[in-house]
Amino acid sequence: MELRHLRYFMAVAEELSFSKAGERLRIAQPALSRAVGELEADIGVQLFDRSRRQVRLAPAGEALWRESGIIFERLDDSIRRVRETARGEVGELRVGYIGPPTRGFLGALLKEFR
Amino acid sequence: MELRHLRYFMAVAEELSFSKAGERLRIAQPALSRAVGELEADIGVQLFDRSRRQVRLAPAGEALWRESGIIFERLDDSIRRVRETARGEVGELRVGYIGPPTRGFLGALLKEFR
DNA sequence: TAAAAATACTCCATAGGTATTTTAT
DNA sequence: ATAAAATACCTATGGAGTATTTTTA
Repeated sequence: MELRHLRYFMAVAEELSFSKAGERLRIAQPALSRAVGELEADIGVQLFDRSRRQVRLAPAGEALWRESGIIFERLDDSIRRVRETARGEVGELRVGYIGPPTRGFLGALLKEFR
Repeated sequence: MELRHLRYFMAVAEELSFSKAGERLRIAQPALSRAVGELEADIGVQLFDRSRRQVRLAPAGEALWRESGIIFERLDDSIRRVRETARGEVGELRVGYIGPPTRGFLGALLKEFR
């Protein structure tokens, strides 16, 4: 499974139409049908109910839609954190000191980081 | 970005070696170098410190390793939930009733689900 | 009958492999 | 001098497009 599959699935779940979702994603409808089919095969679950003419979410599909939303949110958050870490906005600061004479200096320094 | 990138990155982060990670993943070392490079370009961050001979995690790399672990755990969990939903172990049960005569029956039925 | 999804096939982008070069100890 | 990563180049898998068929309202 790849994020591609989840992104495509979410678009179809939201549009409730493979064609509409295809337009939104700027890819052709058959590519979507296949990607969603792969996802269903991979998880081993039916995500959509195609018995009727209109596309409807199967219970497992509703569940995956909720879960996917959470996963992508979490992913965005993670990337944000990683970028902040790279910029040095988040990270670890290790401070050592070598006895009483430096305590005054450390105290002053730590106040700067309040 | 695809899950592939995160899976590959995690292997390198854990082995601290592109060659070793390649063996573990059963793919050649250059493919890994490229995949990790793509990931770094995509996020716009340096994940490894290659200035020394040994491969070391950059601060952003450590952060991504933690985050990726959480994401994959969450993903496993999600798939589990989706499968359970498909099996009907989790889901929604809607019950309607048509007046006083059925109340005794519903009461008995609901007790079954305690 | 008309719309939308599924299927069949074709093509091409890119993931991955092999060979080689670069780098740091 | 050597071991490991980066780079260059090539191959082939599979992702995506077009054409067509199937389905159901």
